[in-house]
Amino acid sequence: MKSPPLKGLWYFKTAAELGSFKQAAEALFVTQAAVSQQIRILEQQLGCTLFERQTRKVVLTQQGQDLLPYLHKAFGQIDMGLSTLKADPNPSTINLSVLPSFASCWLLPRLAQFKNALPDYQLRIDPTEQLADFNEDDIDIGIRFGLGDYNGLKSELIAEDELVIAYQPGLINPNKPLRSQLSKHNFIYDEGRDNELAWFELCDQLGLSGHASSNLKIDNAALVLQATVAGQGFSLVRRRLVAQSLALGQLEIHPEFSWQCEFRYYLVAPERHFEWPKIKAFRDWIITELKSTDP
Amino acid sequence: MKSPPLKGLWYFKTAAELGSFKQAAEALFVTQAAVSQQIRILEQQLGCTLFERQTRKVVLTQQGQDLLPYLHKAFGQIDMGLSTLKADPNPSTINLSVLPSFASCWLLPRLAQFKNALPDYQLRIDPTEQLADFNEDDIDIGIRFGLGDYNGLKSELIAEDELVIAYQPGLINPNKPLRSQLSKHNFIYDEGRDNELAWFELCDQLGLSGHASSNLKIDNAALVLQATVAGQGFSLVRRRLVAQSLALGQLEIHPEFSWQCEFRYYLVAPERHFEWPKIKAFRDWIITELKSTDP
DNA sequence: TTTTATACTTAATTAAAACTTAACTATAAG
DNA sequence: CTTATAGTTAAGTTTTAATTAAGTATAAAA
Repeated sequence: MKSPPLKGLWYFKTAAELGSFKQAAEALFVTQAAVSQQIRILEQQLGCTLFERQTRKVVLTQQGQDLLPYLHKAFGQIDMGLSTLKADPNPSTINLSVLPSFASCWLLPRLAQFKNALPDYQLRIDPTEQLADFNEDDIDIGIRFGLGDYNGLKSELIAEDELVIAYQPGLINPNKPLRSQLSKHNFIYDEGRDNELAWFELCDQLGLSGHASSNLKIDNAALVLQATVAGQGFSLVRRRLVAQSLALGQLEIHPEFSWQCEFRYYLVAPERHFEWPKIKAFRDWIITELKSTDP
Repeated sequence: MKSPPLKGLWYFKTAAELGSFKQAAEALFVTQAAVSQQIRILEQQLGCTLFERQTRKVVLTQQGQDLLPYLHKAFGQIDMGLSTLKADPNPSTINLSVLPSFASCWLLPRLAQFKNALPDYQLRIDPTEQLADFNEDDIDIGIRFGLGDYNGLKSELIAEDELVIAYQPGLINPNKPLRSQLSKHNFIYDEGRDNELAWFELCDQLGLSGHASSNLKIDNAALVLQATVAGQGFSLVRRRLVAQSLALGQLEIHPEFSWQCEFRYYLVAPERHFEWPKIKAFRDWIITELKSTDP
């Protein structure tokens, strides 16, 4: 089925409603010659004249008047259809997809602040290792730790982080150099994605022999922290995840070593989600909150 | 106001309804690569995916399903709008714009035949010298005598004609040469548009001295005929207009002279009118009727 | 009355969008 | 395991739509 001359009809509708080719041209961000031509072509295709040309103005013919209301409805429908795509189906609930480690170590301890800052919004946390499918799952926005390349999605950098040496207070003396102390304790290793380089760097700095020194491998940053708090040894963890335990005196970090993460924290979602009020509000809140705990 | 991506939406609607880019491509008379690209671009512009690509098939996402019904309505409206432009507002009445001379001398005498041939149609005759404005006046079709160039309108040649010498029976002896007889009588001159050349030709042929011989000038072919029937003199008239009077014995024509008219008879109307059943029927009737009275 | 300014038309050129071709991918069916 | 199918992608070409510039007609201003 051949398509109707949609562009011409859009130009016609604009010109008809404004009663002027010139004004239509302005509204359409083109020259009025373009409008004139499109409407001439449309009239040829339809085989009838839509406008009667008078000097310095145009008036709708009977046929133009007949056609206009249909186009009005039609383009209105299209507009409504497109609006539903952009609209937020549930404007008061923020469905957040977030890594379990970040959820338990950073977000949950700050729920009170969130409720205080944004009392009108409900926060629903969906902790998943993999970034949720925004088409399938009912997710509004994700917080991810990575390089910012999330295929087809918009991502916004919200924070950086660094890896530090954490341990139960007393396990290691922060006032003495690391080198001599580390070898006496278990290294609790988080098998996260970009930790390896940092571990190599640490071994390099301290003259250790690499992986061999790792006595406990755990594929979950939250459990690594838990084991560290329990005094199982020392670990290489992100400073932002450890801030809460630090404040509570459950952990200490050694000032000698830190490693800037290659990965960073991003807000991730389809572009249109970033236009929703609740997402804008959440974004502003989390940026402020992250800033307030900047190292 | 920038226009929505109408072409992309049309492609999407087609593909969504057919459930396949390949079938959509066939329906749209393009390659499926074109469909694939258009829909990709549309998805980029909307910032969401409309189809989930599976191997060898595509399925609508939730958003695609949400959008489709709006487009369905919208394009349906456009279709209806365009239909009204093409539609015949009054399918049983033929509003005919015709020259007064042709109306009175040719058409009116054949009304009985028309009613007989097309009993379901009402004929409304609008006799005007100038071709009616199809936008303003409620005219379905015109019969004109001219060159066929009717700005922006479709015209179809339906008959030719020739000018002949007509007179009251007995006024002139058809068996004797014209030359000697004409100078004894008034020449009733119709100031129609292309009669002048014929008159020069006649004068040339007969060795007459041109315009001077015209004793009666009338700007209306029907009145010229009337005057001729009344015995006021001889005239130069179109054979088709005089056929009726000939048949009734009111007039005679001289066999010695005839002049092929440069002008011809045309059906004239906006192109779409020619698609209407009533116009097709009228066209067939008048062509048949004109043929049956061909010289 | 003449001049100027305006709204539109038209033709030629330029820019942009859309289409086709062809090479590639993944997989269901034979 | 091979083939055929439905779709993707990139490069090149064609088509379409835009701008530019010159022209028309006329209402309003000088």
